[in-house]
Amino acid sequence: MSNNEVFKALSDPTRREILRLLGLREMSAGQLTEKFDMTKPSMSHHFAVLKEADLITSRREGQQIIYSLNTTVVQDMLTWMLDFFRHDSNRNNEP
Amino acid sequence: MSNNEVFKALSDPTRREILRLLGLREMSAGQLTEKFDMTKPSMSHHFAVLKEADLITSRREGQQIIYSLNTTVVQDMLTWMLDFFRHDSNRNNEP
DNA sequence: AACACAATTAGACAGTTGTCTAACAATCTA
DNA sequence: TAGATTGTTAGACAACTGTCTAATTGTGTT
Repeated sequence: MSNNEVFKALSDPTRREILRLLGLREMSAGQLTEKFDMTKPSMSHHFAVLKEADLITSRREGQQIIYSLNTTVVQDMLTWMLDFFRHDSNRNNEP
Repeated sequence: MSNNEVFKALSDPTRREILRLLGLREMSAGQLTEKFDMTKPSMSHHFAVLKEADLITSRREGQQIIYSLNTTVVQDMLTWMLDFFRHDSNRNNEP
């Protein structure tokens, strides 16, 4: 996972909504697609970007592909972000 | 500030580095530009995107424009993100 | 006023992105 | 095996993005 890929993945509203939904529960490609006004190939593209960034994982279950949030990477990213902006809260009393 | 503008702004590595530098101390456009292998107009464009997203503020001091991190908005964004991914840590024992 | 300095704006251009339709692949069931 | 279901891959295309050079704006200095 590269940081840049993660940020690129997060830069699209559709993909952020996919992540939000997967934060609630894992879902099949079809279930996710139902929630958006978009064709299946377009959604499939977004899944691929999120997978490339390692933000989600997938497994096949019969005819369906089940997507899940990659908890570890999401946590890592949040930690990284907090560290990145750590200086906000105290940049006046630290060297 | 729209969430989308913030994420778009964060999707570029140069802009993230600008934010990181401004997290350390406020700097003039020229000082920031020195840190990158890029022309002034290109940097100016990045400043504009960051300002549009309300992630930085600027003030004129003589001939120079001084840029600073917008602490409030950065904090808000981090809070929003943490809330967004809140379900990560406990999505197996919550409804 | 004339010039230098710091920075932005305007406009062009190649590369990337998000979306679509059409075609293909994998799995299940009759 | 044929057909239905679920999903991805291929390819096209308009819109957006990041970069550059050239021109412009605003400020200070002589």
